[in-house]
Amino acid sequence: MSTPRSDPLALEVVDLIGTVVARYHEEYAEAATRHHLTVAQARVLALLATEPAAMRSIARQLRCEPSNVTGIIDRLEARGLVERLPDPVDRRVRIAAATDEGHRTARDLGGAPSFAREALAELSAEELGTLRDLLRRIPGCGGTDV
Amino acid sequence: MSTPRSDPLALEVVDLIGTVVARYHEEYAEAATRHHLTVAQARVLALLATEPAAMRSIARQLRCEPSNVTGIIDRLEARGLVERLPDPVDRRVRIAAATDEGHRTARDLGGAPSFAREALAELSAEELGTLRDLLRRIPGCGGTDV
DNA sequence: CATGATTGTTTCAGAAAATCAAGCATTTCT
DNA sequence: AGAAATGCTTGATTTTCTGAAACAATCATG
Repeated sequence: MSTPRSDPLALEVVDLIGTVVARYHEEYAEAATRHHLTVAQARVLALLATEPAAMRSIARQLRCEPSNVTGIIDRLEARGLVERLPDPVDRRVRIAAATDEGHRTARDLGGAPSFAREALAELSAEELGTLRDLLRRIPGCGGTDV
Repeated sequence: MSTPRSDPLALEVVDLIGTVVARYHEEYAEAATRHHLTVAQARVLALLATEPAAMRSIARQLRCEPSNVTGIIDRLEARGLVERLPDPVDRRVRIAAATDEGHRTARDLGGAPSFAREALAELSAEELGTLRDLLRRIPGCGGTDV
């Protein structure tokens, strides 16, 4: 069951989540700056390092307009971190993929693994398991994509 | 004690945190847009609704250049949501404070309370307590300010 | 199969956000 | 009092972002 959550405890938890969010972002921004990338560029590069994606798909994942993605990819491409490839199936589509150097940079950026190492260092495996189970119960966090 | 955290479990937790971060941001952006505010403006307004702050202090909390804050406050001021007040102690300092309408807008924005209501609805009070305790153990999340 | 609608990307114009360097006023230090 | 430091703003520039319009390619349908 669940009661309407406006009690102090829920607010404190939200506040803590807010702090984690802030820290997450801060480290991300720092790592990006270290590599002379903006946050938006680093985000897209990390995304493409996982797997190549069509422009439209990137826009959907970033929840922004496709025309915005064009510019970001332009700049990443100009630096040799990303390249545009044709889609063999649909000739309208252009697939952005990380180059070798892009993959190297993405790896250097750290991202999730480094956050895992630094932020969760204090928690035991059992506590991590509990944390995972609780986070999974937050709606919209079960599936990979909406 | 703590082991180096690069194991799959830690990575999954970071991934979940990432999802929560994304959701947090998404709702923030949505609420801001609803009020014809940008995310940056909404963030500053929420900050000032809690308590007035000098420009420099805002910049520190946003981790950006003071000159950036000038512009954001300019636009909020132009819309009557914020006003600049002199600091009675130091005549260099300008204190930004939310106006009555600014406070109203900030309240309408929802922010933490609405996230608490929607995202944490499924968790019981006991589970929330556990979650709080675990989040508190993430370094840099204990104190209010760095 | 031809035509019309839809889709995927880009271009353009424009606002906002962000950085950096410089400038100005005020405060603090010596 | 004079020099250094502090707080904010301005101006120039880049990046992010949106929305409208253009264009090519695909799809749907009669």
